[in-house]
Amino acid sequence: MPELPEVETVVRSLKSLKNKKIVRIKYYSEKVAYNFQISKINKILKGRTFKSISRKGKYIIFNLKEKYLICHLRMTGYLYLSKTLPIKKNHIRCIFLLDDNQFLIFGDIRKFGGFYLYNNLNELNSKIGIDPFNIMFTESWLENNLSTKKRMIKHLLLDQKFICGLGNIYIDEILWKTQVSPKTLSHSITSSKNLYNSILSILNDSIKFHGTTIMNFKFGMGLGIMKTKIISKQYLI
DNA sequence: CCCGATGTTCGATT
DNA sequence: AAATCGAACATCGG
Repeated sequence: MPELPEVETVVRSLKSLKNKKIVRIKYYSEKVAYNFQISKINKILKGRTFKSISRKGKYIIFNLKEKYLICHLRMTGYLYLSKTLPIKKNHIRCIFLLDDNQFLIFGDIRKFGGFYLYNNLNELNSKIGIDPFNIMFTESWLENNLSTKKRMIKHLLLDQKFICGLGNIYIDEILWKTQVSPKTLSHSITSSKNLYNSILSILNDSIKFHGTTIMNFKFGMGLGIMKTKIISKQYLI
């Protein structure tokens, strides 16, 4: 479900985690840990304080002083803060108890989402490409990097190692707005300036609408604004 | 009831 | 280098 605007919305809704301390963590699924043993999570994270909450592409980054906890929502993951425990917990995968008695709750219907644990951001940074909101992402960056590749533009934009954060829905919107066919080969695109502007304007507009896509996207306790965007299905693959 | 599709990513294979 | 496929999993709709 979530692409960059949804993930950005989640990150903003979690900003109040800053300076909160982890009391303990309870997990309900072994699968929530991608690159470490979930049984060690308390030993590693208990007592740590959230220094900052940010994101790169679709990855949510919790800076926990010397440790980075990275969350990816994949298709159906969700993450929210709550003063109470969920009533139905069949999709709940992991709960963090915080020192202000709030809970950080991670749920995921399809169990694709989960957490990475790193000592620094080197691995994440080498795994994925530039974020569209990075200061280095410019018109000329895009023009140069399109010209050196010979791939269908939709597939290229889908590639997180190229630009991170874009997915099926927003790429469709972006290409429609630019009036570029998704099958256009990247090196033959003459309107890279327009494409660049479309990427940023679609993402910015979508973040303003709380990152709502085709489906109703919920955030917080599910009480968030839910709108349905009109999308250009012509380009969906 | 069964089959196919669903916003993501990864790895193997051509 | 680029494209294709299948897998991870659960749910929903035709």
